[in-house]
Parts: sequence; structure tokens; C-alpha cells
Amino acid sequence: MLSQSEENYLKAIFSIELSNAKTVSTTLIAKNLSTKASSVTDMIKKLADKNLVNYEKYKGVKLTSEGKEIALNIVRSHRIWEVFLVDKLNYNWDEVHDLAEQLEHIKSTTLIDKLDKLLGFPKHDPHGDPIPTEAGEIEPINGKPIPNFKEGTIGRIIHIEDEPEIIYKQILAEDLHIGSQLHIVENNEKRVVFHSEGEEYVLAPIVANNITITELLKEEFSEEKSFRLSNLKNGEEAKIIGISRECRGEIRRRLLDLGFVINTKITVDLTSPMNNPRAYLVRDTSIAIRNEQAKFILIEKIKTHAKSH
Amino acid sequence: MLSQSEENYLKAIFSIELSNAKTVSTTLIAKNLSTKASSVTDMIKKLADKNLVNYEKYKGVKLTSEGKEIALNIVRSHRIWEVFLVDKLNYNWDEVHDLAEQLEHIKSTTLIDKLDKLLGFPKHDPHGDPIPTEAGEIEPINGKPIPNFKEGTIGRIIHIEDEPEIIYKQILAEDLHIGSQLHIVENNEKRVVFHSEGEEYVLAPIVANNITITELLKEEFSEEKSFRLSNLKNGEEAKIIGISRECRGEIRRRLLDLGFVINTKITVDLTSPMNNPRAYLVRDTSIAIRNEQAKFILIEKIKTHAKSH
DNA sequence: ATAAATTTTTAGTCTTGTCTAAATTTTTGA
DNA sequence: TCAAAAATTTAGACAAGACTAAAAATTTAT
Repeated sequence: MLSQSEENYLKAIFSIELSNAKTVSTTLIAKNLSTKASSVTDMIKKLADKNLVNYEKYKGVKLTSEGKEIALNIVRSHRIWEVFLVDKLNYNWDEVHDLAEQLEHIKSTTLIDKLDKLLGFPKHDPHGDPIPTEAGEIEPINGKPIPNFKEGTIGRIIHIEDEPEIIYKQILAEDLHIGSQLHIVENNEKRVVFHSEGEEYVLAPIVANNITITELLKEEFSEEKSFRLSNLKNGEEAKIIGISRECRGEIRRRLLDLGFVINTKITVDLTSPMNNPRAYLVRDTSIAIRNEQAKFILIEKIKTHAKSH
Repeated sequence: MLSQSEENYLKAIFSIELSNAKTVSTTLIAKNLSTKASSVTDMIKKLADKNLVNYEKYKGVKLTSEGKEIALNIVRSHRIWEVFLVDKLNYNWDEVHDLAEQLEHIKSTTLIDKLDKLLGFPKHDPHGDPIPTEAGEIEPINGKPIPNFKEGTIGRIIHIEDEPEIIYKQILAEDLHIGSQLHIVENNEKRVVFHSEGEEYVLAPIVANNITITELLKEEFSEEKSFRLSNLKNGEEAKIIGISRECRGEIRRRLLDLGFVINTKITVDLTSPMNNPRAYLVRDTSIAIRNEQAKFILIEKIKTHAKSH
């Protein structure tokens, strides 16, 4: 049985191996774990004795297959706990990292699989990262940060990095979320501009760097069709295509209970003086909700002879 | 912030204070934690320095109010995790202790309250022990082991101790569970005999000692009325009064889905050659279930002109 | 009341994981 | 290529927590 510290080293080495680093050096590990290089050397020797890493003095380390298996299990555990915290306990995804870091070290042969089942065998954690299977298979992340793509690219957000916090908060405030499709319209050293779900976003390249997307083919793109309910105009008719993944727990349940379920037709009914809340006509019932919540409801506009007033 | 070790000492001292022990001695703590008396002395000094216990050489220890508060929080955490493991992950209650022992040390100001909410603010853990409130209030346990009561006593099981394991397994095998009402009909050094839910149980006093009950007044007693569905005889009519608390998760859901809901009338329909499974008539439908499952369904017999065949 | 038994404490050691400071090796750059 | 810089390892120390063995205090029993 490994100690928490040993597990953390394996996890750190694994994550460095996954990044583009050539060799996993003592310094990199030390940086990753906020510790000193000398401590790392000590621990590496211990891990090498246990056959979890291959180590040659001054040459860096590499996980053995055994070490990799353990690392993958920890990653699996971490990500499943994150899903639990967000889905079941209604934490925001920026709050769960430290807690999951503790929970991932709980020792049990059955716990994670039972949790996995409770959560419905999720494939991704709340950051969009793939969850390794029980067998240790992990879906490769083949996306890159937004600034790596040229103007005109169409993509889907697959990961949002939550560190450093300042940048992450900025992204949260912009209301972007995993799964959104986007269309890059401008990309230079000064700014990155893209459209997503009926809104235009302008980000500094540093900020955009924390958002990873995969490129989509034109055919897969449905941005023109997919909007947020808050963008529905008077007189337009739409069909609900889902509730955004960023909306979970109680609020999601409430929206579903109110009748905002897939394939339901919806139009704007009444507008309050400030345009917030607005009332919508759903199944012959008028329901008023605030824009903050209407944002969560994804719709597809239906072509009508809209008399846009 | 306290270390896991410090927390475990506080918990141990707390549990000894709750028991009938006069003074909390070094040896008792050592026994409780399976460690050596000398280690205990060392740790006690540290806790005394932190003002968590009052300590005078050779005189035993006592928790300060601050120490008690921490101990209560750990107990709360432990018991809430146990409920989670049993209710949400379908563990048996004999499996959850060690896991909860790890989970109780997770550091977070919000986690336990969120879990508590998810679980519907349970008042008792799966062993029947009360869960301290957020404010640190705990319902006193005012029960005693079965052998302490005299013949004729009527009581309800409020706690089943899961250590030592051999005895616990024996109780599990007998199919006894928290909440059951019982009627003691014999109690001497050789054996304890009682009736519960239509069955007679004969236990050795050592075994019965692990079962804690509270005495009930005659008026509160409903044993004569409450049976398990597996005890229903051909021709008798009954009303479902609930599904036993020991049946949780999937099986419980399945039984409810099949129509075994409270207040439903039920009779035996057909019997297979081995009497297992048996078919029951519920809401004009015949449903066959095995006795292992019928045991979970609690019924109340309805007086009829039963032609017991 | 006092010797024996038991409990508790002290002193010293060990392991894990960390650190600093110094020594050694590798890499970099003119 | 070779000196300076950077990276890595070694040596020695320290804190937490536990252990053994022995000393000291308390309790028990005759």
C-alpha cells in the first residue's frame, strides 16, 4: 500500500509525462508538487526501489507500467470524486479541486466503482477531462487552446483550466462552458474574438489560452441553430434542445419541473419593464423566469414568418 | 488544523468518556487505538498544549469544551459518511466502518453539511447511533444490551455493535435489524430467547450483548401486529406497513416498483413446490418474489374469517 | 502497612518525509 | 572547448508519530 505522498509523486510524474515535456526532471516534479528538488530525489529512489519508476541518475524518471497503472487509478479516483462533488453536492467546479485531492487517496477496492455507478458512469469530469476506465484506458485529449487555431475555425470547448484562479474567474464570469460550440472570427496578439450561442466574446489571448477546443467540421457545426433562451426575440418560435451542462442540481431539476424539457416548443409571452424576468409560453402555460436561468436553456429557432415587432 | 492522529485520539477519548469509565486512562486510550501506552502519553501532552484536553500526570485526561466540539464533529462526519455509503452506494453496514474512518478526516467546512442535505438530514447512522447536529448536540443513547432486561420486557432494537466481527456476523445471519420490536421470553446465563416479527430467536448471552434495545411501554408495542410478508399464511389477508429499513438501494426500489407500497392489501396467491418463490396478490396482480425478499416487506394482518386450510 | 502488581511516564530509537547547504554532474554559451 | 550557470544528488538535520525498555508512581492484596 502506498502512502499519500508516494501517490502524489506518481500523479505528478504522470501529468508531466502527458504534457509535452521531453524528460521528467527532478525540477519539474519539484515545481509540480511545490517541494524541493532534494526531496524529489529522495522519493524517486524509493519509488524506483518499488519498481514504480525507472530511474537513472541525472537522467530523469519514467513511470513503469505498474507505476502508470497506479497513477491512472488516482486520476480516475480524483475525477470521479470531482463529478460527485459537482453533480451530487452542487459544488461549483472551481471549488472541487482541493477536496478531490484529499478524497482521491481514500483506500478501498470498491468505493470508486460504486461511486462511478451512482454517477451513471460519467466519461468526463467537470473540467471536461476524460475519466480513465476501470481498465486504465484513457481517451486522449486532442484539443489545443483557442489561440492555436486560425480565424474561421469552428470548434467545441472540451476543457477549461481552473488555474491560475484570476483567469479562471474571468472565464466563469463570461459564462462560457464545456460543450459549447464556437466560431473564431478574430485571432491576433491583442485579442481573440469568437461567437458562441448567439453571443460575441472578446478575450485576451492569455485568457483564451486556458480554454481548450477541438476543431469541428462544418457539417458538425450547429452554432447557427443553437441559442440560449435568453436570446430568443419577441415573435420568434423555438424548440428546446436541452439544458446546459453547466446547470446542475436543484436549479436543473426546477427548470425541468417547470416544463423546460427537450423538444418542447417555446415563445416569448410577456416582457417585464427591465426585460428580466421574462415570461415564456410553454405548453400553453406562461412561465416567468429570470434571464440568469433562461441562459441555461438551449434552444433551436424554428423558421417562421416572424413578424419581428 | 489537526492531524489525523490527533483527531483519532480526541475521538477515542470522547468515546471512552461516553462509556461508563470513571477516568479516561492512558491504558484505555491505548487499547482503544491499538497502540502503546507510551505513545498515548506523548500525544496527550501535545493535545494538552493545544488546550484540547485537561491533563494531570497519572490522573487521566478529560476533553476541554473545545476538544469535545472537535470530537463531536468527527463523530458527526463519520456517521454521515456511513449513511452515505449504505444509502447511496449500497454497502452493507458491516463494510462501512473502515471506510468512514478514512473519510471522516477529510478537511472541508462545507462538505459534511452538503452530504447531510443530500441524505435528507438523517438522525441515525446505519448502526442506529445518533448523528450529532451541526451545533454539536447529540441525542443520548438510553438503551442497554438485551441481557440487562428481565423476561417479559418489550423493546425496540436501537443499536447493533459490529465488533467483534464473529459475533456481528452471527447477528447478521439471524436477520435481526435496527428498529425491530421484540419481546423477551427467556433470559438466563445459558440463553436469551425473544420473539420478533413472527419469528423466535435464540441467542447466546454474549451475542445478545451486542444488541442494544430501549424498553417500550405495552401501548407502544405492535409486535403482535407486525409481521414479515414471508410469514403470511395461505388464506390470510394483510396490509403492507412498510419495507424494512435494512433493505436499501436497488432492491428497495425494485420492491416499490413492483407495487409493494404502504397500505396496499395483500394475500398469498400461489405457492411453488418449495414454497419459494411464492406469488402474492397485490392490486389484482399476481407477483412472485423469493422469500429472501419477502422478508423485507413488513405487514399487518387483517382480521378475516380465515379458512386456514 | 507494605510488598507485589499494575499503570504511567521518561529516555532513547526508528521511520517517513521534508528541509538546507554543500558537492557533483550536466548543460549552456561565448 | 571550457568556464559559468543550472540541475541534480549527497549529507546531515529536523518534526511527527510510534516503539522498546527501564524508571517512577499508584493501586491492590496479603
